[in-house]
Amino acid sequence: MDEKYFAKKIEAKWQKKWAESGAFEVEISDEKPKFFQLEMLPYPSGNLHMGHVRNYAVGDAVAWYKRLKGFNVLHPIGWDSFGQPAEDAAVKRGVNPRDWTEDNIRAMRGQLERLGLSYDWQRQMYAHRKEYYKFDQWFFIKMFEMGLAYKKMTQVNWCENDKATLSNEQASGGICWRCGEPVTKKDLEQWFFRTTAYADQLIDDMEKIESGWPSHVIKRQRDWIGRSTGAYVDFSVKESGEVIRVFTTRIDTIYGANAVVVAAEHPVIEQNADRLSSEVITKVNEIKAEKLKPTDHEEEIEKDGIDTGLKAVNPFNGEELPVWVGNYVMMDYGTGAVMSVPAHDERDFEFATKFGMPIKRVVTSPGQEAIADEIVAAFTDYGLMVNSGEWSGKTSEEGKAEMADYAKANGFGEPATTFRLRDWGVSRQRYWGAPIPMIYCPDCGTVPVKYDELPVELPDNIAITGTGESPLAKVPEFYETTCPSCDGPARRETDTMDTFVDSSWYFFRYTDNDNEVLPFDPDTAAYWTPVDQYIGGDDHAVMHLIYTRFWNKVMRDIGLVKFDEPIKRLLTQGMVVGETFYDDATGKKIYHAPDTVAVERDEKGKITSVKAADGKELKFAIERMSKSKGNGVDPDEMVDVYGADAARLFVLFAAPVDNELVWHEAGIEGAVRFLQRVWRFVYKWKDVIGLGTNTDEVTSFSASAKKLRQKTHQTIRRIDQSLDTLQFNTPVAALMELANDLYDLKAEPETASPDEVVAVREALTSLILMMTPFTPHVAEEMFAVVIGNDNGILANDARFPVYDEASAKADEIEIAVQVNGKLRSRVFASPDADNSEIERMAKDDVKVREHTDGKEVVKVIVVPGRLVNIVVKG
RNA sequence: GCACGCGUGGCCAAACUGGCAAAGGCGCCGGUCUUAGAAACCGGAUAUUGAAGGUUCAAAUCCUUCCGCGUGUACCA
Repeated sequence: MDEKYFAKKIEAKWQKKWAESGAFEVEISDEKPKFFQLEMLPYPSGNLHMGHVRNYAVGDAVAWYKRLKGFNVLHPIGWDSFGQPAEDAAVKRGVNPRDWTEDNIRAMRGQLERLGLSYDWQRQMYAHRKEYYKFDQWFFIKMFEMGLAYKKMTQVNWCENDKATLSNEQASGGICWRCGEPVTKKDLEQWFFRTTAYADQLIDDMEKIESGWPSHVIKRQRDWIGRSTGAYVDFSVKESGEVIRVFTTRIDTIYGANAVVVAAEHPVIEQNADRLSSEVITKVNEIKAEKLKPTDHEEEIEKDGIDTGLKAVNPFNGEELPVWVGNYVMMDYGTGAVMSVPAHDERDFEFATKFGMPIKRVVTSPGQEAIADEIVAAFTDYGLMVNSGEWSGKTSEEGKAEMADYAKANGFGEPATTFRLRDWGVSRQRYWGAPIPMIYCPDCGTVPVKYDELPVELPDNIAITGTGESPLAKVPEFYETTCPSCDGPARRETDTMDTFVDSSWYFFRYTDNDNEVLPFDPDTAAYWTPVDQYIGGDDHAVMHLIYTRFWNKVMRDIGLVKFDEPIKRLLTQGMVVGETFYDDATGKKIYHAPDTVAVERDEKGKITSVKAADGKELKFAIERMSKSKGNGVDPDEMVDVYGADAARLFVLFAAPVDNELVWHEAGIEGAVRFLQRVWRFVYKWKDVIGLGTNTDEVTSFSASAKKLRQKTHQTIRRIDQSLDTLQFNTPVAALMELANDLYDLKAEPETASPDEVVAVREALTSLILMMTPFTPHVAEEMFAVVIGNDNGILANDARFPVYDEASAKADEIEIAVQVNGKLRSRVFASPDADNSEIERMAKDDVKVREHTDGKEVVKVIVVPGRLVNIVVKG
């Protein structure tokens, strides 16, 4: 141990030792319980950013903590290495996507290693290598065989900026998830995975993971899947006899229907085109055209529509209702048609009001005596049914259940459940992804590639233009093939898979990453999975985390796994953000680096104005850190200046993990200072706290030594609990407090009594071991001093310190005494003193009696070990 | 609009199953040391816990209303 703390030196030393000894490489073992610690895998952009550092520092803390708790910890990392940026780099700079990707992985692995993250590097997976994507294809074919992969013509979400199709999740809110530009629609034939086949399970199985997942993620997924139960009801069209099926959650209001409203794309329009006036056709086309436009998030779309002139019959009362086209009815939810009940639905009310349609009340609130004549707003609650023929007098709940059954019994409807969730569109017209392993044969139709022909390899050295067409469609050597079933000439599918396919099952591959026959061996995976703790960004709450749950259920049905849910506990970490300065006069944001602008702040530190170097007024915001915005902090630079341990400690200490972290460089020096403070203490005491000192016979402790021991054990309990509940900022504060108390002892190694040495050794050893999850390198170096060898914490089989209640307990506790809620004195009592004894002490206290003498004591509250409150009157 | 979350010293934050005089870090001020500074060590100041009501012996913590900020979501029938 050097006298001074040289972060770089000890970090290099221990990183080398860990690598050489394979300290974090694990195998299946019966001796210890397993723990699978997983962090979301990075996209190899070439640069680690602070968000990664935060994510991986947290994950590493959990991994180390669990190791010290005696678990066999699997802690792997891999590469989400398919996707757009590689292709963009190819278009812009003419580099080969594979080379670009491999280079980036090498660079980023180096960065991760310099952070000293405790990964089992042997288990890496690389999405872009054929050994991995072979099994994306394997799964695709399995799903095709199971009827879970199918092809259909659809309007896809299309991002003009990225020249890419997007899934519904990726186009949420009409905005491209990657670039933020508006999304448009385009007709394309696409492959889909039938996620809706598992919609019920995706909702119902949430109760199995609810306790370990953040409630907001559960809620968002539930909303996203959007199950709603109701009924289908068939209205027949008088003119043509065909049926318009509507979905409703409020069949109890059907007597109040004033129209059937269909989406502009509804087939009934096309089929009755010759019966419709030109005015209607024009309006229908208008609405269709409007829907193709990108959706503006802010704007509320005004209701629009037209009466088609067609009539539909309400099967419950035989009433003839007009059929309208409405812009607020969507073809891709429910049946694309609704019954309009303006008295009990806000949208229908708005629509009916605008077009002067009749409004009839059929549900009243239970207490309501008379029905008011004028209806000023929709009443959407449940209530008592009125004006509903034979159903009048029933409650909405009764009506809902009985009327759906009645419809079914009479052949014009049935109870039904619909979902907001759509099937997962996985086709991408891109090059850098897993080729979809399907072949189109003029004679046999759509045929999957044979399993033993996998992988369908991505050809190298092809022209990538970025025009939005599948690059593989221009490569005859790729798409020209023979049919697997008839051997005739055939054509391969030239689209590739969405990269969310790769990330849906990657963590299973870690358990068995060189398997050539199966994605992974089921028995091996059965030992390690499900994932015990998953940590990653909040932004994946509905995409990745629904896909991977879906995938798990498919794997279960294939027989690869036996459980329903792949992830037991989830922690979502907040973004790392920083101040940005930009000029958007041209419509596009042009960012200025922080060191090139002049910032004025008010006395609270809030920015009041920002000027560019040329004096131009700039706008400012707090946004996700990134290089392009100029607000990025380069982890490499930070590690270089302060060391990996300090960087990691600071990131964990700065804010609770699930909070957004606004990056301010100031503060990291406090982390360094703390490490140096502990280091100096260990250095000073290194000769007396080694194992050689005989301390066993120490049985009694001085007051100050006892106090230190209490603090030590209180700290052990605090940190243990914090780490168990995934809090990382508070245990760092606890470590600092313990270090402060060590200094407060004011003992010197040369003159310390044996009991002090014992107390110091206990405190220091505990402190060092508890620092390991946060700052592993410096902990290793200091632990070597305590244990007397250089083999490392794991090789020495060290464990997290154990809390001892007796040592944590004080001889005497201080009890606050209040009179009428105001603190008046304090008394000292044994921790074992009973309430009546404490009450008596409190009442006898001189300072208390000043406030109680001559007054009537109304009540005395004793909170054991904490306080006494005496309530007096007069 | 709706849903959820948050508001604690200059800044980041702890305590929130109600219970002492509200942790810790950054910053600030002072002392020791030093020719001086830095570092280190020691010490110090700074909070009517967003506002107003309410419940209680007792409220940062529970309830109501309001203000401010953030996130998600948007015609889902």
